[in-house]
Amino acid sequence: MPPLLGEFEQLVLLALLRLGPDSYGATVRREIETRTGREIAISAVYTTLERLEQKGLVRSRVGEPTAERGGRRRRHFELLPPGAQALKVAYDSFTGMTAGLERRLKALR
Amino acid sequence: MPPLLGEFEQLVLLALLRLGPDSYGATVRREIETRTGREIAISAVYTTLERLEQKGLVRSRVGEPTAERGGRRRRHFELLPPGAQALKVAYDSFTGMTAGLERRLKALR
DNA sequence: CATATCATCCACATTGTTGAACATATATAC
DNA sequence: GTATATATGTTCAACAATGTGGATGATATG
Repeated sequence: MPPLLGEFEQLVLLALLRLGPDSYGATVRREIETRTGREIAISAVYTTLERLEQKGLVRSRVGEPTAERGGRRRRHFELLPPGAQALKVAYDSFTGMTAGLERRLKALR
Repeated sequence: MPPLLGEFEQLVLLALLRLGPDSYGATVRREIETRTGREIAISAVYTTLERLEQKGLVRSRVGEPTAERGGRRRRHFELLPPGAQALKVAYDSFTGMTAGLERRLKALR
């Protein structure tokens, strides 16, 4: 059986959970870059979102044109219940593995 | 650039951090199974440890025969500084992504 | 030599990553 | 108005790295 969620998939779903209705390519990317300090390609975000949708963990809809400036229409993403469930499993696993090690982990250089 | 650490790699390194000198195939496996509640193949553990060693994040040494019962000698694994460093980065990333969402994550069904 | 423990191999599935191309909205010039 | 420039966003395709599991091999003691 494949992993419930890969490492990057987890980050993407966490971004969706936090962003809610504001989720689309650019915001998801920014969220991850800001919070992890690591630079990611925008196409990596789309690829992952696409796969998550195929697995039924996420749903997407194309939005209306915005009045800000030009550009293609956004594709918004929403975390579905199965996605939330998978995220919880991953979160609990990580939490279980790190329980009691928080101090040591933070102290690492 | 590849991910610093994959999902399973993180679990394995966390197991090493906790187990210390008691780390070898079976204990690492048990640690992960117990704390995540998910069943894993022993070969998955070895494959991952092998790759982590190639990356210089871990070191291994074969131990002496134990007096318990028969069996091949154990191969013990040790977390090296670069491994601890990588683990910290992964931990901080995850922590950053989940910061403030703990309540919601725990509440998920 | 029988059996219990452990480790290794190998082949394949799933995820991760990137560069380049494609699409579509508004702005601006004529 | 119509053409073209430009800003935003998304899609594609190819390849690299990780994740998995079944079968096989190695080595200790009873």
